[in-house]
Amino acid sequence: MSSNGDLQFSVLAEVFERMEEITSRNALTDMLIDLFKRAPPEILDEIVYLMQGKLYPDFVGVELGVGEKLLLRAISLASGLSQERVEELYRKLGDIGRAAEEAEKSRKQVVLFREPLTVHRVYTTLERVAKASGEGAQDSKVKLLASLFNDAEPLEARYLARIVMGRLRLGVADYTVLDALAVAFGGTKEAREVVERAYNVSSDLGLVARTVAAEGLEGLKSIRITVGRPIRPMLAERLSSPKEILDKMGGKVAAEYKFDGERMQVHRSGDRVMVFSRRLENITSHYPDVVEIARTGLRSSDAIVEGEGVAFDADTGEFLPFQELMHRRRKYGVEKAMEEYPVSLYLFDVIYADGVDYTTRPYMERRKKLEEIVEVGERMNIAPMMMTSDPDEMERFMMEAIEKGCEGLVVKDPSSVYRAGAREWSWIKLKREYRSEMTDTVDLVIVGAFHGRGKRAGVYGAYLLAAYDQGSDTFKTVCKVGTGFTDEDLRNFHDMLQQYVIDHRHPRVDSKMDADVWFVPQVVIEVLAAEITLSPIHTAAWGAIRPGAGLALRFPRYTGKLRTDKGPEDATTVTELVEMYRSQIKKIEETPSEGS
DNA sequence: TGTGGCTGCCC
DNA sequence: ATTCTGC
DNA sequence: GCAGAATGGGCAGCCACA
Repeated sequence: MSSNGDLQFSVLAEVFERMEEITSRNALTDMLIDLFKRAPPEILDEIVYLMQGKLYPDFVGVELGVGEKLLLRAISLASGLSQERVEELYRKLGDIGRAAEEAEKSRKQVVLFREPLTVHRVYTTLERVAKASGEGAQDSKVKLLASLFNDAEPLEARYLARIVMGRLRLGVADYTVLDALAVAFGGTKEAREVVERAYNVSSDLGLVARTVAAEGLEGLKSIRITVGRPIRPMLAERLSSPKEILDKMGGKVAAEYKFDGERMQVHRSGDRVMVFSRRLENITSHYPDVVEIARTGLRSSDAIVEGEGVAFDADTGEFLPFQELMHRRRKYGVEKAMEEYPVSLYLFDVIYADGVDYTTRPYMERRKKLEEIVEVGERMNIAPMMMTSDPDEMERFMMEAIEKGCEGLVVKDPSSVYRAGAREWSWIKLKREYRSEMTDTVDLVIVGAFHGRGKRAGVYGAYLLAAYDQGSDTFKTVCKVGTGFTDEDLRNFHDMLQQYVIDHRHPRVDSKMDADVWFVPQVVIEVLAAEITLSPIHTAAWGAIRPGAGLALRFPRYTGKLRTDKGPEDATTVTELVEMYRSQIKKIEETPSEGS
């Protein structure tokens, strides 16, 4: 069955296959344009959602609930290959789509009545997968997925699996889809801007596709900011010094404290308040206190404002670490968590207020409006800001922010409009850790590795790292690291480490984590991190700070320095990590308490 | 009823 | 979150 | 410089299973 308002899934798979050969974004866009024009408009939104690895926009809150493991089970069930065999294929190929494809090819018995897959069938079946819950849900999900693989040709299986994982890996994502939609259905030069605007405001790529295909640009223009519907957030670039930032922006800039909490987009319409996360999930039910703060602390009864929610200690007023705030992301026991980890709000922007769309207004005007509509109170605040054109002044302001428990600064171009994405360097993050002379690096021993996926197929994608414990003369894990390596590093490390590969975890390595490959502890590398956190899984300094917890690194990355000069026993020690952990705590404790 | 694996989403 | 890479 | 694709720690919720 085909045609009416549907598309053979094989057509999609063939387009994807051709796209996979290509790296030029222009060429990829052209192919997408062609696909969008050929596709029946009724399912254009489904194609777009599937390409994003979704069924609905994020704020709908419906998830597939299928990851790597369940998908492997489904591939195994459909192909008749054992779970182990499928996992082996995956390990070898580094791509679950290719594993599904090979599994499909190797299938012994030919399916007699194969019902060709269509896009709509894939979409609706995945909807059923998402809906399955309760007892037996995993089996149901696996069976539904297997029903698709059963009817899939090998090439279709490749992309089906990748869609389910949300990793199409074609070098095409939201912005390329927007480009293609603009050309396919907009035609004019202003089209791209209108299409992007509609996306930023609606946060729904499927809606944009559906609308532009059916009603053209005029249709898109009717998509406006609506209280209760999340806006795609503006993002920031990073630089490592005030001078670089000032060079980039020129003139006076606005520097704001950057809090270490959860970004919150707060929508208020009368008594009704909704809170959205950075990824536009509806998190209103997690934060009844924030709802109340917004209801009473905003002078505008019809507004969208944005800020950071930060947990604080009710007794001392000190900020709590991000880790503690995470206890608030819960469905049950919200009331108790609210008492234990109260949140205060530090607003930094206004997107909409009293019928006016502020996204097109310059930063300074938005800031002024924000100050007008916010009634600063015990738990309702505006992020501290200063205007400066002096790097030293900015530096002092950053140190002040850090002493108060913030991560650093976000520096903003005073004339810039609110635009989603990290565009045109109008917001720039400045964190202490970006400056090597301000942050300690650590030297850690490579004790294990994990097979790389996708473009890292064939080399290790990440390494398991450990610190040296003098007391027991063993190596205790602290983190994995998978970023900071150039492609060349990855190849070199992979080859160089072969001589140290062993069958099992080395007896001198203490790890709760199971690596794909274990090594004799020998190679030491330099790693940079934002801070040291308590860890339920890493074994370094286990129990030293808190029973049942070790220490781990937050945001670890390889600095590019291979410490050939160091033997494994010369690596950073567990004792040193404990000292580093304590000194960062001390820094927070020295902070004068929050000026209520 | 408790535990552990998996998943999704914060950073 | 951070980082690297092709265009 | 943009857009995309690799990769991190760790939390709660859900489901399977002992």
